[in-house]
Amino acid sequence: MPTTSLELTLRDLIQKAVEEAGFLPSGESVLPISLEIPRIRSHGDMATSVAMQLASKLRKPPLEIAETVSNHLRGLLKDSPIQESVERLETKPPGFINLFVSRNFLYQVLQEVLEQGPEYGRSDLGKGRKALVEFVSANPTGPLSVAHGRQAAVGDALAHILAFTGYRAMREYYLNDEGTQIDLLGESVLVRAKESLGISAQFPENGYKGDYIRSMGESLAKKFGRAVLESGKAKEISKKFAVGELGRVIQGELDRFGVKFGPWFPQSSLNRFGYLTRTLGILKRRGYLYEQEGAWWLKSTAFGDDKDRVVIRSDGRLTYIAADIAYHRKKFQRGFELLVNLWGPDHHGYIARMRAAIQALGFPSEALEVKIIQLCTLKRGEETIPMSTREGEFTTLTQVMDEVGMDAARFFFLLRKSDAHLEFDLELAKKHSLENPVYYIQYAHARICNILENQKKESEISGARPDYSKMSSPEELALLRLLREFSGAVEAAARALEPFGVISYLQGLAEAFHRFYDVHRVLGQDPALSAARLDLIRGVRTVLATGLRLLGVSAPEKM
RNA sequence: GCGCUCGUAGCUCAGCUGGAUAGAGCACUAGCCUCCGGAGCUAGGUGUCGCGCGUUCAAAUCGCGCCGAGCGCGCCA
Repeated sequence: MPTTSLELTLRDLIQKAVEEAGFLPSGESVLPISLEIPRIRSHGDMATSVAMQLASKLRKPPLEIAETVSNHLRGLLKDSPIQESVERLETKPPGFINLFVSRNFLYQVLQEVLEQGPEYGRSDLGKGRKALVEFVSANPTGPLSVAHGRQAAVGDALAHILAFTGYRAMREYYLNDEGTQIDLLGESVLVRAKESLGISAQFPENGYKGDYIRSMGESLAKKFGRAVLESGKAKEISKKFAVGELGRVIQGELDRFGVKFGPWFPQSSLNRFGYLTRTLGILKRRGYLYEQEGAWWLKSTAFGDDKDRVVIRSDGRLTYIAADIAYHRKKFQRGFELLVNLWGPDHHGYIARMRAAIQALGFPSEALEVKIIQLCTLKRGEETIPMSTREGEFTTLTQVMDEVGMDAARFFFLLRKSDAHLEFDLELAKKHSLENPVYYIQYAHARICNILENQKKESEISGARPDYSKMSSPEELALLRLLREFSGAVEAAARALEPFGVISYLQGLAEAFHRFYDVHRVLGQDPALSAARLDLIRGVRTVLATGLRLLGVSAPEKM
């Protein structure tokens, strides 16, 4: 039987044991059974605290309850399909029941890893629901910054993780190709173009500076020439040109970073066929849009927002949120049941109104999960690199990638929970040494590949039948246990929408491997044992590779 | 003023939906290659978990208040 169902069956049996003992509180038919992996190994592979939860209701000492429940559980286990998997139970004060899995069970886990290969660890958490991860979505007004880099790393990893846990996950980039900022961009480029032709022009206030604007202006001038740029269509042309150019630049940067979006979703497309207008019409009909002081407001306070929000300005122009509301309606209509949005910290005030808008449209707002991706500070050793988005002096994602490489860049962006500030040390990321966590994990993978390479020369071992029962050292069992926990770790990451969990799992697995490697020789005197250990490290390699794949980091065979 | 996030070892951070003795890495010290890659391993010790009150059999974890840090609060996006 598949090892993944062990927990389910156990929960079931514990519930039955409680019933048999007559401990089920009256009026309750189902008890939430806690079943966790204890922090301390000597407390077993799994533990439940039901006895303590029942203690106060039953007015009995928890340890006594634990004894009785575990006696019943022992009996139930004897006739169950998992009797081979659970080796023993123990009760410990203040009232825990600890379960120890058998070695045979762990060997079975290894078998599964080898059989399923890259598919091992996949789960059905999402039950095939469609999930959309929308991230980066940077205004096309310049190259991607380091902050976007972090969003890209997190978003891409999340999409991988969701896909691996049973969601049909898609990545989407919402292209903000109209609105005030884009007008400003167009004007800025146009002025630079004119300047390059010797036409004097007033640079807009708060316009976009930076060398890339100037060089875009020059190519705009070359492409269209004086006559066009002095015509009435100039602004529109310049805007289109700039958005197109910068869109390509951003796309190129994301490609280099290994992030593959589906087709981008341009904001401008929402205006076609009156979709946006219809969406506002729906809000109006449902009574969540009202007119005041010449503007139209979304009654977002009806759903917990601080204040109502303007959707149509008094001059008739739409605000940004109008388009965004329509965009999110579109997401639902496209069949997505989980909407994950990755936003910068400056957007968190925006969450409440988006949620409100979704509810106002009649969609379930729980479907929306907004992750705020905190900014990061770039450091070079002790020195902090100042970042100003003004003056085009900021460090770009491309610069970081050029300096530390893609693997290190992606890994470091994921190294902290995404809602916490991140210190990105360029020096450390470049180091090919023990302090660098990327190499620690990749090195484990490369080491295994190396052993497997060497093994080919030893025909005696290649032909041997593996005898798993010879693997009984703490180091070997630790690795097997970790292999078992992989799926749970990925599921937890999916639930929390937090790739960080996968990283810490991989660090643990790599550490356990290095430790094992140091104590035991894989290619040794005993062919049956060597063959078993080869299987073990193959399993470890598989899981390391899968985990790294989920993070978008490569698993090199040689370093 | 209101809202969000955060406060854990000297530093950077883990600690899953409350659980049993609060953990890693860095830094510091001392060791480990006749042997599959030493980019590795082992051993050393530190904590008012910001403060207080509450909920609970059990609180770093949940609730409230306070202190401190960061960010947001436009008919900008």
